Amino acid sequence: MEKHTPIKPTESELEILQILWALGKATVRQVNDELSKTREVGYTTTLKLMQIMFEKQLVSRTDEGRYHVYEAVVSEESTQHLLLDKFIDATFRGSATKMVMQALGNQQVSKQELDEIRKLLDNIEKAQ
Amino acid sequence: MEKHTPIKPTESELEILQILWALGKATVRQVNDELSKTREVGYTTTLKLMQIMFEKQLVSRTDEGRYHVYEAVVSEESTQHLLLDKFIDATFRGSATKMVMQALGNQQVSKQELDEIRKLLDNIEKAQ
DNA sequence: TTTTATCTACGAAAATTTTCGTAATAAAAT
DNA sequence: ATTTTATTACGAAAATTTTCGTAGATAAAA
Repeated sequence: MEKHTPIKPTESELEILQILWALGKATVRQVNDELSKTREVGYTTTLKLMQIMFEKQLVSRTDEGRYHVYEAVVSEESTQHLLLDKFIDATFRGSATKMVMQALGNQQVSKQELDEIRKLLDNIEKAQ
Repeated sequence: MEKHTPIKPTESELEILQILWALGKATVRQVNDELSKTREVGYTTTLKLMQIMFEKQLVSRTDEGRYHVYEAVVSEESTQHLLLDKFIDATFRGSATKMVMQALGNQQVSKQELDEIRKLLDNIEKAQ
C-alpha cells in the first residue's frame, strides 16, 4: 500500500483548484475563461498546468468525446488545512492564536460572523 | 517622493526575517547557524540570500569592522499583515472568518488564549 | 612573517514554476 | 470535400528562486 503525503499545490495550481472547487467539473476552456477574468493567460498555459496537476493527482479527468472534463481530487478543506498549517508555521512561528488575532483585527467582520466564532470558541472549551 | 509597495518575501527570505526579528541584529554567520539547526544550508547560500534581501531593502546592514551586521527593515507585524491578506485571498477566497474557524478547529488552543480571543471579539463589536 | 581561517562579492549552475509555440487530430462549418 | 476552429500532447523557453564555487581581502593564529 502506498501512502501519499499530500502535495502542496503551487500558487497557480491553487488558483485552478479554487475554480474547480467552485464549478465542480470543468474543461480547460472553462477554467481558462475564469482565469482570464482576472489576468492575461494563454490557453495552452492553463492546459499545461492542468496536465501537470493531473500527473500529480491533484485533479482527475474523464474523456468526454473530444475533450477532457477535469475535477479536483483533493478537497478544499484538506488543502486549506494543509496550507494553513504551513502558513502558520512559516509566518506566525506556529501560533494560531497570534494569526487569528491579526486576521480579526485586520479584516472587516460582521456581528453575525463574530457570533459564529464565539460559538466555536465555546465548543472548543467544552470539549477540552 | 517614492512610494514602495511592500515586497512579498520569498519562503527562504521569510525564514531569515524570522531569525532577524528574533535576534534583533545578526551577522550572516549567526543567521546561518540558526538555519542550520533545522536544515542543511551552505554559508554562502545564506550570504547570497541576505545580499539579495539587502538590495530589495528587506534588511539593512552596518559595517562592523570586517563584517556586516544585519537588521530587518520591514516589521514583523506589517509583513504578517501583508502575507496574511494574500493568503486569505488565495486560500480562503477572501473570507477571514472561514480561515479563523479552520485555524481554531485544527490547532490546540488553551483556555487562556480562547479568552484573549473573546476579549478581542468584544472589542471589535463595540467599535463597530 | 607566513599560514590559516573567515568574511564579502559575484557569477553562474541547479531547481522549480510558469509560459508559450508547434504539431497532430478531430470536429464543425462552409 | 475543403477549410476553419478547437482540442490535446509535448518540448522547451522564460522567469523566478535557491544553491554553491571561486576569488579577493582582512583578521587571527602559528
